[in-house]
Amino acid sequence: MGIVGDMTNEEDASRPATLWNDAWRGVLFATSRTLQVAEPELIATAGFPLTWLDVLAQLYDAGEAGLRMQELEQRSLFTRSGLTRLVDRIEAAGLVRREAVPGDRRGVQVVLTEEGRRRHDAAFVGHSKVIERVFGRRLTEAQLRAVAEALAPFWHDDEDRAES
Amino acid sequence: MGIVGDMTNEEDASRPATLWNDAWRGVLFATSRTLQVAEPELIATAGFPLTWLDVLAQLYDAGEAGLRMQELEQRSLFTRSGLTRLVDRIEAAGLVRREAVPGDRRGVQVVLTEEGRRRHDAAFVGHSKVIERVFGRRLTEAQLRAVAEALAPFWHDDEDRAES
DNA sequence: TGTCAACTAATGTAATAACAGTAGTTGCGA
DNA sequence: TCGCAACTACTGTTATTACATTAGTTGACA
Repeated sequence: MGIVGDMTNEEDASRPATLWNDAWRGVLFATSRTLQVAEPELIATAGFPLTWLDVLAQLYDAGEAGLRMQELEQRSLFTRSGLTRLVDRIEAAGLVRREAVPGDRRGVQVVLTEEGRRRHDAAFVGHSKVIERVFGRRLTEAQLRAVAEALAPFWHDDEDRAES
Repeated sequence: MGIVGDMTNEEDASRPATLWNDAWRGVLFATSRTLQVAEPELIATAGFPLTWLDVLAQLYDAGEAGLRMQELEQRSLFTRSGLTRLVDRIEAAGLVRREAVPGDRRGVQVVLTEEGRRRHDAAFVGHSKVIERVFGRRLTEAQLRAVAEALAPFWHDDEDRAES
């Protein structure tokens, strides 16, 4: 039942094992495997999926004023489209509220409700523990530091879409 | 005003900036940002999405015999459900073939067709270049090595669901 | 002002994913 | 061999996502 069972030691011509390939594979697997455990647990304990926590967390970080739909869309990690209806659902659950934007009648400001803040806090704490257990504890402190440092650039890019 | 307002301006009480948190955040962002670029490019050049490449790659690695549906489901990174119909679509496109399993009439063996292998190879090469450009080149060699080494455990686990 | 392109969010529709339930098969033990 | 639980994949249905289009708003400029 080997997993990668037949790990042929010969190099596959069409699959060069480059350094960046191994790194990417690691990142991808780490994300996938971790979320496979974390998402069901989030749903079980918080009652909503990661897409909701993503939105709630962005709004939490944004503070009082909340965010415009487009800002929310740009910042969110899990939702690339269908934000309107996602916010619809979260709003229907009472965790979020749409408010008019004073100077611009096109826009909407999405804001956390009190209930939303409470549910966010609880969910965030629980989710963090799961992440720590499933992801954090599998790495040494030095490894965590190295990964955090190496991948930091990816969450500082909001404007650089220019890659070669 | 709230919470953020009258808190210490540095550390947010409900968001401790732990080491593993930063590492996880990096991994998550790296995956998200990279795929946001890579998936549309894959569709544009190969004509199919990442879920297809995921399946094709697993079958490629599996070799001649192909894989049972369940093996495929366990190994795939992007598909957690709906594999039956995903394979339906890929099969309808002629990239994959379902074969009977000799000893077990319940099972199905999914195998790459010749066309499937060609399309896989082309897609894989193109996709790799994108990954290199968007992900690989943003890290130094030492960083790539550190990330690859630290996260390697995640793609060696198929049986350890036992986390604490 | 009047016109128009850009902007902002929502809507209609089709594709896909998630979840529960089903049909047929297998292997074990009475 | 019969009954039954486990197994394997599929189907029915609902929820969600993706993609294209639409409605209304804004700002610039003739």
